[in-house]
Amino acid sequence: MSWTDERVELLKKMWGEGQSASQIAKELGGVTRNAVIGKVHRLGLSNRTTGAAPAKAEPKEKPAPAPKAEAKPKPAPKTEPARPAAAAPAAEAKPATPPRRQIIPAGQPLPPQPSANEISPEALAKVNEVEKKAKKLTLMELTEKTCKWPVGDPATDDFWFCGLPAEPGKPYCEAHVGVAFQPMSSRRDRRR
DNA sequence: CCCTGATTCGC
DNA sequence: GCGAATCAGG
Repeated sequence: MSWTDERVELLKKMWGEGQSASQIAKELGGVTRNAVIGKVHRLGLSNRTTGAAPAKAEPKEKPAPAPKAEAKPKPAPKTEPARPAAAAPAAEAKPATPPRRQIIPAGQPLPPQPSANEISPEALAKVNEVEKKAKKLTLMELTEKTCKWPVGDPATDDFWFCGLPAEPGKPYCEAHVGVAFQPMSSRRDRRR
């Protein structure tokens, strides 16, 4: 594969969006993340403020203009699985966050709310515990190895993803897998 | 161990 | 110019 105009453009775009080199490489196909990084450097666009790689680069002033328009185009990962409803009541301990933003949920989000009904009380309790030590990641911080269980109201500041180590092959951590995948037998005796 | 970006250097 | 190997931080 070679760096055609289109490919370079996509590279620039994604890099600009903060995508990681590996993600870009994966998207482009036929190249490794090293190739992407190499290209990025050759193109002159390099430093970003990404999670892991301050390296030994000297400290540089970066006004970082970044004119952000108030748009909310959810660039959700393609691998986004079906979203479970924000589960448990989430016993809020609230360490120190008094200035809470009172954003009125526009209309009525939270569509699929199949009701966190007949789930093992134990599983729920477990989830509540887990959510206290959750890593509270943002959408962009999720990977295929982090629990993607959403907590809270997406229309509020109080929204995050679990982020704990996900079970291999599953989108959630152990605790959340527990409430996400209910055996038929469990919801069986629903007396209709 | 997983991930990240940075750099080097033979091609 | 390219990118694998390597390095280095999280």
